[in-house]
Amino acid sequence: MPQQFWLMKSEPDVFGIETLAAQPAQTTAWDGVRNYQARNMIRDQMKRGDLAFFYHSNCAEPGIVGIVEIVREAYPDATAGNPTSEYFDPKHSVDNPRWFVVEVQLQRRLKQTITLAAMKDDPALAEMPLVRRGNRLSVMPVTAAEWQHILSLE
DNA sequence: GCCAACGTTGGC
DNA sequence: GCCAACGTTGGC
Repeated sequence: MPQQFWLMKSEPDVFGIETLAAQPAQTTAWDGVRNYQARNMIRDQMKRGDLAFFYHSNCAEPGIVGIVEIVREAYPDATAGNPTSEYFDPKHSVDNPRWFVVEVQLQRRLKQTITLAAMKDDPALAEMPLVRRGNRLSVMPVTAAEWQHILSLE
């Protein structure tokens, strides 16, 4: 399968790009996803070597702040089986896992944030779910053309 | 803080 | 299986 491109949202107050940069090997398990559409992409489609935009949501300046690489494909989300985790789900089990993670490694931070406002203003990006009203997907596919175009905005 | 949009839950 | 109620997301 050819390399694919993604966009992954994270709230900087919870886990921002600075937090990722501070992890060992600048790598983290992308845990806490509790939406089935996003889960299916994580579990079934994300492959090692794919690239993703790291997006800051729910903050003063929402937008893309970095690029990460998928370095490990899907495996069960440990937080779903941990009763002390805020992401605990009693319907998740080792025998029948419901939620999954991939591991991502920081490839680089962008020189400047590519803001949601800038992407909304760009006709070339009008088809992205990100700029659609009411979109709530925390993981979404990005086409190769969109990927290249967004990088040209940096 | 507001609120529109959306996903999930659960009664029937 | 429908759908109203509810909770969450996330921009503004």
